[in-house]
Amino acid sequence: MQDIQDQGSNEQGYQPQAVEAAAQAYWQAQRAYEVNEDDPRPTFYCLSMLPYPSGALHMGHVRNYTIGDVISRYQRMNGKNVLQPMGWDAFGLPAENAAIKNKTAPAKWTYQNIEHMREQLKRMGFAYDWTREVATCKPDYYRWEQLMFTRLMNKGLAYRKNAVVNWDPVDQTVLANEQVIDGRGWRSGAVVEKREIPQWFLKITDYAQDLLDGLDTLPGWPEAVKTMQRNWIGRSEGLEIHFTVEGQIEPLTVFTTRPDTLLGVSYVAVAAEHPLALAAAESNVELAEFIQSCRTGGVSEAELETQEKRGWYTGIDAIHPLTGEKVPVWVANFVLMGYGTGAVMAVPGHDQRDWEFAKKYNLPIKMVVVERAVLDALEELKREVGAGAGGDPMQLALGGGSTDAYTASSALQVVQDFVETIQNAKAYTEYGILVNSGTFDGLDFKGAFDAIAAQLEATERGQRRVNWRLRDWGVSRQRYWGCPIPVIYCADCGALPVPEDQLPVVLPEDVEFSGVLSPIKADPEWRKCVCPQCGGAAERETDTFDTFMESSWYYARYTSPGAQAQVDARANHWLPVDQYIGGIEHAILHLLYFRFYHKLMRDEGLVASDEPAVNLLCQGMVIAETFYREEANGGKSWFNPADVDVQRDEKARITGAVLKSDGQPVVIGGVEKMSKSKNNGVDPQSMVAKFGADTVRLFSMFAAPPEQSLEWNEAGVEGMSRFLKRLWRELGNHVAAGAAPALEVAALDAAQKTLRRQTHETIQKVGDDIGRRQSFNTAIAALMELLNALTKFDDASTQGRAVRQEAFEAIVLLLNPITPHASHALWQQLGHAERVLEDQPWPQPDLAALVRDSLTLAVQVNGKLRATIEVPAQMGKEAIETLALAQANVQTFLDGLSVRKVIVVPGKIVNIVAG
RNA sequence: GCCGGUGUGGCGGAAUGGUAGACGCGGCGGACUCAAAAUCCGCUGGCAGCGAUGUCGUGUAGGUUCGAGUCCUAUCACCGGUACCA
Repeated sequence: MQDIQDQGSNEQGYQPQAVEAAAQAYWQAQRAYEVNEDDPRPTFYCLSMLPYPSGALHMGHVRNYTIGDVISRYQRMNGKNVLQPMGWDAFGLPAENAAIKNKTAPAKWTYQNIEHMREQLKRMGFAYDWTREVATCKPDYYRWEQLMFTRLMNKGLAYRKNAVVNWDPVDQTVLANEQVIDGRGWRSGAVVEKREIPQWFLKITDYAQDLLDGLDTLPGWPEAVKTMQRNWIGRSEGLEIHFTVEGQIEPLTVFTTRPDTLLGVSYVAVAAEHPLALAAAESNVELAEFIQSCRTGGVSEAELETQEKRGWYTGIDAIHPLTGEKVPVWVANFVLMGYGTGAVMAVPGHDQRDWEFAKKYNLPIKMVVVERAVLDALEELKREVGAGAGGDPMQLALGGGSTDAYTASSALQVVQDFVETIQNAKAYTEYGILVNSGTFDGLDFKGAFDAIAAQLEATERGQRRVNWRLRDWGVSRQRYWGCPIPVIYCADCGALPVPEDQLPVVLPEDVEFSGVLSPIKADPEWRKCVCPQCGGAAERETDTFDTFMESSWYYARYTSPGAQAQVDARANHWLPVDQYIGGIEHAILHLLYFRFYHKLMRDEGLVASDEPAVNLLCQGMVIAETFYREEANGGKSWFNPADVDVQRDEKARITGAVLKSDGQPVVIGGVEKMSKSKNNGVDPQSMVAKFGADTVRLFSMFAAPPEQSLEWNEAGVEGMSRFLKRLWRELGNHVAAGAAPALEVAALDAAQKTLRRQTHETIQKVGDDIGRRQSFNTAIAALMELLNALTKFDDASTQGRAVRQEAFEAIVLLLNPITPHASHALWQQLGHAERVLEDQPWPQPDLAALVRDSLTLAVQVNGKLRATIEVPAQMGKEAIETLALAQANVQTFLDGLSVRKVIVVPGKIVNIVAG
């Protein structure tokens, strides 16, 4: 490492290691980024999603936290009291996997990772207030989440019910969806089964409307995220309809959003676990076998929805609530017990899935909704023959009856085509007009909905209901490395919350872990306790919480370090979060639980706001090229991009790649998300050691817009390093010429005015790009352009040096959020005292310097560019038109045509429309 | 399957309905050097042309508009999520 004493001088060129060490030492000595609630400035809470301590920082972290740091430093330069905290999402499955592999306790592994990653974050120079750090696996964190859970139990918002999980019959353990590969357990290879076990749930469905409405109050969230959340919550208005079942007292209840198609029902389908199916299976061996076959495979939605649709007739019939006709009840593997009522009515004519099922099992397809044109055609046919005479056209529509009586061939064709489509091609799923529905014929969707609802409600065979796609949040995990669920089971008193004075229920950290059974489940002593109600012997819950529980409220804990409650009054000083930043992969689950938990805390009186975060930025992934060789056994071995040389042809197209170590070719596998499995991860630490943190920060902000994926490219990083070196050198040359004189705006010549205009245009653009558009890559490009202009600006006069000083000061301040260490050093070189640069005001453009004398306009003929003209800025429309028409090339293209219209867009374009 | 997103030179990307390719990388040519590295200067979408310039060009096929990478319809490919990875 360079001598830190040298960092202030320019003679040795840019020495990032020394510059960064010196800046970080200064910030630490100044406690520059610790914040408090007494500060009079308006608050700005900038939050990045906390990392899982997986072992080492990866480029996704670097990108996420650089974006957050840029926004934080920018806001502070704009006069805000900026809170930017950091912590660790420390519970989770990977610690258990590492424990099995390395034979270390999950706690020890996790704490070591945190120590290492904290140092890596510090080396990046992020402006965190480390005094507020949290690790979610610490009892002083999770005790408050346990307390909240016991209060939710008392409120009835936490409850216990059976739910289906992936069961590995060999390892005798529950598997995460991620651990099910092609329907088999990842370790045992056994075919996975569905199994129902009792689990704890939070009633997020009670907050469904609140969560849906809240989205409309968040203009600062990406539309894509709000749309995905709306669809996920999935509010639908429909009817609950009761079908009576022969020989049963309890009716079979279904929910439908299409009651208008009720007369088209040709069967009812129930889940394999439905009580009706299980009862029928007792006396039906084949049905029992079918139900058993539905138990294989995992429980993930993607797997369930893409598997082959299969069914079996139960032998039971239900009674149609309007017609009284018998409707067969089928068991179908695509109906899920956990969703809605576990039963659906099937209308093959008007639902595509039902249609395919009906085709497969030869069930009738009835047509009860038609489009307007078909209805018109039917009426035309009816008029032609007179009602009742020559056959009913509706019979025709249903596929029966004779066509002999009709001569209106076009109308006949329309009806027959429609019928043919529904019977043999696909379901008609649009809203339309009812036919073949008795007294409801002729009604549209809304009319039919209301009329059928009214009739069913009057006869108590159904009622209107709002249904949600959203399901209650299952928070139980059968794992060790998580927050213990604070529940006590007493044989006499049932499930009881652990009393507040007995919290926290502490997870033992010093354990042996084999991977199959959780240590707290294996330990017969840990679970023993006393019933808080009757004082008798009782047992603790040994399941732990879903780790989304911890990450749902950490942002609130940062506001209240040390509080002897989940949060204290400081929470409302900072909340809601002004800017939240994290990966798009969290668009639904984390961000929905995060919003839900905030509302739970609001209703406990802990926070005053309705939503946890005002603005959200979802960053894209970090990706890199992959390289591999086929192994003899058919597998692939992957090589890190750092160990591969890429070969190009004379046009710079990639032609191949070889391994550096042996010079032999490797296969180029395409650009993919950085991952361990593809060995295409680039280690941030080695990049920082090679180029410095500022260069890594600069590249990660420059290479792509924040919300898009970012391809790592070391040549691109070198380009960023070149830019900083060039800035360092050019600024050094400027400073070496002596202190800059005062700027006299009135005394500037044309070239000086132009450079000054470019400086202020850059100030305006960078401020807009960082502050409003969050378009960091274009902000950096603008700064590069200004440095390019500055390099070409060859003027040693007094005012030339003054204009140059102004430009360098602007670059250094505008760059400060992105490359704070370099800016820290360069600011001093420009003749200023050392200080925390975020306390220097953000540059503002001098509007007078932005005024141009002349403008360049594009001239088009019929939308195609034919000339450009240079015009005085104040030139009128007519004069511009005349000048544009006078251009030689414009005249060439107008030859033989007459001008019809001339469109002049001031400052931009002239389009001559001719024909 | 369903929901959301993306698609522009050799590559990353820019263009907020108004000159497509800013900025960077890579490449080519030159300067400096004994030489190389570093650095600096110039050129760099395809095709035709000495050039001026013309012409084609933003996944594909249509459409709206004086004008479309941008808006609309359809379609293809890829990426993210899909409730127990975080």
